[in-house]
Amino acid sequence: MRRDVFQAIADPTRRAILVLIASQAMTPNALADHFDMTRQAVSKHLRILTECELVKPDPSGREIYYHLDATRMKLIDQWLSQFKSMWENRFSELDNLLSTMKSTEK
Amino acid sequence: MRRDVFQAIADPTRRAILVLIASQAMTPNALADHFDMTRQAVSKHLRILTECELVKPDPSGREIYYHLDATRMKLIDQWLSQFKSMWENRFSELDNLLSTMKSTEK
DNA sequence: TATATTTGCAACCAATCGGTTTCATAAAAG
DNA sequence: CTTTTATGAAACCGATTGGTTGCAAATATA
Repeated sequence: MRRDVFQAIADPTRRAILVLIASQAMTPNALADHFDMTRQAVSKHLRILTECELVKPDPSGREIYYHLDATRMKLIDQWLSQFKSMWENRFSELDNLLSTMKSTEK
Repeated sequence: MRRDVFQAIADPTRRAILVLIASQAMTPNALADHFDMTRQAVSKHLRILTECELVKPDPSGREIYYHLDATRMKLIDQWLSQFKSMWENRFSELDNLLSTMKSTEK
């Protein structure tokens, strides 16, 4: 079972779930209304998100509200940060142009 | 064929490739030396990275140097940015504590 | 208490993934 | 010209993925 954050956000449904519960916690049933799949399929996504701690269950009676815990997203942000200078500096487009010119040389 | 950036960086080998070529362009053979898999397996990863434009081929004679193009990483950064406030503000840990206390109430 | 609702879990299934081996092609070197 | 080197593409394979259906358990409601 690979349960890392990068694999978790690879699936578009899981990304949509994270966006949905970012504004307010939701139950699996409520979430499932937003997708063209069964409640159980959404539940499986919630399990994966819970296992890698992007989401936390919040039981209330027989309902379970899932809320976002963005802490683990730091990991992605940190990994991404090592490349940030490559797209943030205003020369990056020039760099690309130059390397394209170089590679299309005879 | 799902070829989006999120799926591309989900694989640890592909993330390692991106880090390796970030400092300097490399050929598939040179890259394969860093992994415990065949040259062809690395080549398949390079194909995926090329298709979603995280990497660009740079032919030179019979060799092909692959270099990083970080432009597409903006997409991940942008998606991530909508959650950034949730882990950056100094109250987020208190928020988590409070919601944990609430959920463990009788 | 009997019934309905909310949920998680297990079994199953087709498609995709990440690796392999084999082969063809193009460029460099002898 | 022949051989070696660098590469991509194709066929294949087992494991994983993302969905399904069916079921059991716990809570709420009549």
